[in-house]
Amino acid sequence: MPATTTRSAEAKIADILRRKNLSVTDSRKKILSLFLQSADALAHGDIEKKAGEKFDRVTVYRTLQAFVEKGIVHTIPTIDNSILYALCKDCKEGHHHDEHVHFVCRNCNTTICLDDIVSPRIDLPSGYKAESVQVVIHGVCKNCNRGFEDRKD
Amino acid sequence: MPATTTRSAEAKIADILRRKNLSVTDSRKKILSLFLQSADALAHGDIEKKAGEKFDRVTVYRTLQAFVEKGIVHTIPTIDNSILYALCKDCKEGHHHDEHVHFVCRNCNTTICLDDIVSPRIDLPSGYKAESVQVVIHGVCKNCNRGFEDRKD
DNA sequence: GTAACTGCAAAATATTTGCATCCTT
DNA sequence: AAGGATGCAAATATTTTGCAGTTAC
Repeated sequence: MPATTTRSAEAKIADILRRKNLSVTDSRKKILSLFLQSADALAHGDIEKKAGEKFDRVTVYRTLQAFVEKGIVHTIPTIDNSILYALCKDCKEGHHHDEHVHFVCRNCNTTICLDDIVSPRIDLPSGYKAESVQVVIHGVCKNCNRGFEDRKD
Repeated sequence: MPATTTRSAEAKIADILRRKNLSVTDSRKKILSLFLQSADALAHGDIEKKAGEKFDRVTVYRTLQAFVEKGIVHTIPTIDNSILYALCKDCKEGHHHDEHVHFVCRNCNTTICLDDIVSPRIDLPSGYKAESVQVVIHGVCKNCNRGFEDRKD
């Protein structure tokens, strides 16, 4: 049992699931804990790997789908056509509010949510009505910017 | 010869291809003309359909790939994990500059490049270095807004 | 004529669906 | 006990690759 999953973390996870009307199952607990432990967004493949071959691929698909529908995670579109998933801060079922900026590091290739940087207002040509603004910034992240010395992981 | 492809359009198309060091073939001419005629971004599937079953699916993949590499079109990531392609305004080979805003209409479901609306500068937490900013705005477009005035979901 | 492009077939991936079984409530 | 979730198998869908024939230059 990993030290990173304490008793209270377990309780918190179950609580999140119950609040979203999802039954508390092994796969959901495990996958949700991966998100809670991860600083950056995860792809379907990351989750399969990190879950340690423990769950069927189909279960991962269905779990992620349920999480998105219930507003537990949101998706981030990427330039290479992979979908990334990250925890929502405060989304309701079927009603996402993820108007924050996403940052993709070209060095370590991680994507993170900058929850505190909200999307800017942008003036559009007359006639257009904006309802949500997604921003994805590519660059070099905080960690990688230190001296740019190779890797750390 | 379709009325929409005039002699000068043909010449323009061939010219674009030659300038990018691509040989001028039927599929490339056809697919490039679709982009030149289209106001909005196209998905792989749209291109297959609009090209009228004339080209092999594989050729469409390879043509789009060549266009992206040569800086003729750029990709737009979408929330549903489909890739859209749209003409570049001024990209060099291997060096895209598509710092403009993309607009997705939730009514007619088209995506367009707002070439004149450049991405805003966004203040990031210290340590982060931005190199490019992608903005995708969802809402209702100019055309669809006529007659949609009072709605708000 | 040569190099590059295309179409076909097939392989490799990715995603979805049906259903019997197992688990949560 | 009942309804939902899971795992397996299989059906679809998507993308890539190899190669022989064709076309652009």
